[in-house]
Amino acid sequence: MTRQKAKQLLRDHGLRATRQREDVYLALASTKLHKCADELFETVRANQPGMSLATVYNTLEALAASGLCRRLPNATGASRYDADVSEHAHLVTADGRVVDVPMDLSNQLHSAIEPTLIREIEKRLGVKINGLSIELRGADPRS
Amino acid sequence: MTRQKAKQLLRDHGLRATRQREDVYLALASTKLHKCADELFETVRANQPGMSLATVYNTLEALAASGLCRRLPNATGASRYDADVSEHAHLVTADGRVVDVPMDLSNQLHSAIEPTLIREIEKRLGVKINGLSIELRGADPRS
DNA sequence: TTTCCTGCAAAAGCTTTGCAAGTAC
DNA sequence: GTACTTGCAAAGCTTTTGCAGGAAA
Repeated sequence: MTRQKAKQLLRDHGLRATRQREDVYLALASTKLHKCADELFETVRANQPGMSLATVYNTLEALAASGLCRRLPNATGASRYDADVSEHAHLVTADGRVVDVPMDLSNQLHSAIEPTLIREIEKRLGVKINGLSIELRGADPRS
Repeated sequence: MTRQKAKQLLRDHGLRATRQREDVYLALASTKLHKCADELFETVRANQPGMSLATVYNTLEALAASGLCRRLPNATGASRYDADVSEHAHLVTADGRVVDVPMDLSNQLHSAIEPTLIREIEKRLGVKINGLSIELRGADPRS
């Protein structure tokens, strides 16, 4: 992911392309860890000492609202963010970490859910389903 | 749900049965809304003016740890709790409410996931899967 | 040049914790 | 009687907000 590409993505999603937003998005897109706002803040601040944590939060909210990232709710502690907005399953470990389920397994999980079932749910509940998250709760064998 | 039954459940799960814990569990078990700690606090306090919010939090943590309730992580605002610990799907609306997917549909969603697939994930990731949550993200048509 | 964004600090909201008194077992 | 729980207040952590200055379009 280049800065140029990030700038383009921001604009394509209707956001102003500021250096700060590019920085946050680059930091988010360049890791597979699901970092929280504070961790992203530290990452960006290493290169841009002027960065503000409030700006990280504001940016993440803008990114999520425009569909450029997902906010993963976390039962314990701070929310975590993911630049991969495709549907994929997460594993939440006993100690609160969130890790991706490998793509092939994740795809198997998602493709097990029939679109016709989703449509039936939409009809029954009267809502448009925008997305579906599958979250596995796991206990690490050593814990 | 009677108080006697609540007392029994608490003991069966290795917890001391205090009036406060019974109150919180009764409040949680008697609603299908997924209330947050503060809402449960208000509910209990209506009858037990001495109740403390800290005790509600402590109790919910104890209940969740012992398997008597689930803590539902919430992207925006406070965590919500559910006395129904069976696997069932949730729908998160655009405005942050969490509602149950009707049981038959929820069961269809869960039964779509093959146990063999779960076992393969356990093998590949080296973890024991304790549970699986399916969360639908929905946009209410009127919003 | 207009509108939106940033940075700072302060506030707000959610949750946990220390401790003395009280309660379950 | 012992160990755990409660209630209160205070602290801790995460997130949002007000506002003046600055940058994007």
